[in-house]
Amino acid sequence: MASQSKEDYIKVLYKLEQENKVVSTNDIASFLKMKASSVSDMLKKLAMEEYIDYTKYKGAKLTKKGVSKALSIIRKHRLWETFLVNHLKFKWDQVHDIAEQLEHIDSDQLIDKLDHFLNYPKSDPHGDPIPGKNGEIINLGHTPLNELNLMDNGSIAAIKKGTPSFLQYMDKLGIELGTKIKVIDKIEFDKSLEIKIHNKSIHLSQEVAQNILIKI
Amino acid sequence: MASQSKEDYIKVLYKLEQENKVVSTNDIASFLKMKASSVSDMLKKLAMEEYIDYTKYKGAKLTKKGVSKALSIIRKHRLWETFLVNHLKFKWDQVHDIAEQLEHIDSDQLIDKLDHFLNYPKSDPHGDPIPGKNGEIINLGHTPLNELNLMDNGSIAAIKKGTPSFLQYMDKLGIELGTKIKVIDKIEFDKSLEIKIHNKSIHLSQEVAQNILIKI
DNA sequence: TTAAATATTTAGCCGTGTCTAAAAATTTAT
DNA sequence: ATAAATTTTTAGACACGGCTAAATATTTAA
Ligand SMILES: [Mn+2]
Ligand SMILES: [Mn+2]
Ligand SMILES: [Mn+2]
Ligand SMILES: [Mn+2]
Repeated sequence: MASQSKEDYIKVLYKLEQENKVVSTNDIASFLKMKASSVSDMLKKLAMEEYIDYTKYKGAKLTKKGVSKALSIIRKHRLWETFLVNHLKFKWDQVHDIAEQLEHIDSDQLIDKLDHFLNYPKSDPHGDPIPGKNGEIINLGHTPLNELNLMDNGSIAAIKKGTPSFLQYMDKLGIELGTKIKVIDKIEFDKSLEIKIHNKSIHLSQEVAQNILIKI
Repeated sequence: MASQSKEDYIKVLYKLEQENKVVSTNDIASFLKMKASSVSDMLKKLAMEEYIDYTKYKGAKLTKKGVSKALSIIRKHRLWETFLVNHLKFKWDQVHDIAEQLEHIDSDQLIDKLDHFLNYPKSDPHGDPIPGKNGEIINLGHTPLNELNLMDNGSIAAIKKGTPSFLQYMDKLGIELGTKIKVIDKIEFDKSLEIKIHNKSIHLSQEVAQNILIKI
């Protein structure tokens, strides 16, 4: 199997590909807090093992094999997060680092049984979809809160930015998955907005609103 | 924290110390299937980090710090095994290798919560005691089956040798934790014995009987 | 008590995954 | 179209945790 380190690279490649088409050495380096030279070395190895297509100076892109590897790691990560929150009673802001370790445990049978134990969850505690055993991933068609129109209604479907501090801010605002919201004002000036939630009105910066995904 | 590799050495040191007083390089090497030279290198490092007392050519012995580290790894290993069997429905012969990986996950909070979730089990699926949070380990005072006297009664308390093939043999014999047994014959010649179990009489070699621990 | 056998350590090598510094390629600005 | 800035790769180093072969210490047997 791919080493823990390689698995982390593959996961980052996948994440960054969602945003761009092709991923640059520097992007990976800054995401992983490593030096570009280290990334460059590793890209060569990943290309050799056919996890990525890579042309020097031109960036990298996951192959079929790479995507499928990425999805299997993400699947494991999100299933473990679900276990940690639903059964061990962790808070949603506490599970990421632990799942970051657990995702590397190598046993298909373990994941099958964990999935069964959890009752085949479709999404994790942050609302992110859990890829299926064969890499099927459901696009849940959510909309970033800042893209809603005035007076639109919806419910919180997922939190995009999963850092502890962002999640803790969500807690403070009373935002959790399923919470109903309504857009009651959009401030043109700074793209911030006012929403009604739990019958109270709160103000959110664009930065924050972008990271809250809504089911309309 | 100590690397995965170092943790495995420490665990082996602990295990081998149960049998001998001081542990030799070769013992560790053959247990870990590594070369003595590699072990020799590692012992130097473990001594440097004060996990062991080590005098060249004289063997190694865990320090207080080393024992406490060993117990914490064993605690994790056995709690995870308990989870795998009791909740994920693994068989007792399937969990060792997975726990071998899980035992290295680094999070005190995780283990506390797992322990709570499992309802503070005292022993694992093989009957081995689970060390407490502070390293307390209960000696359950079990007797190897081969040391029982003729006509002694008892129940299966633990299986010492946890290899899949040995455990599968136990399954075939109908031996599980709690099963009642009675010694109905002891063969002087080869130290084998005949026991009554589930109302049937079966014959066990000394080698096998040694690895079955009994609560009288 | 010496010699042979065995156990252990040392020396030197290798793959992995990181780093720094320097070179080279690409992109951006003039 | 150059030159400057930026990005990326290469070169060379290092720590880790393995290995083989050779040296050395210890134990066992003559
Ligand atoms: Mn990870
Ligand atoms: Mn998540
Ligand atoms: Mn292990
Ligand atoms: Mn066990």
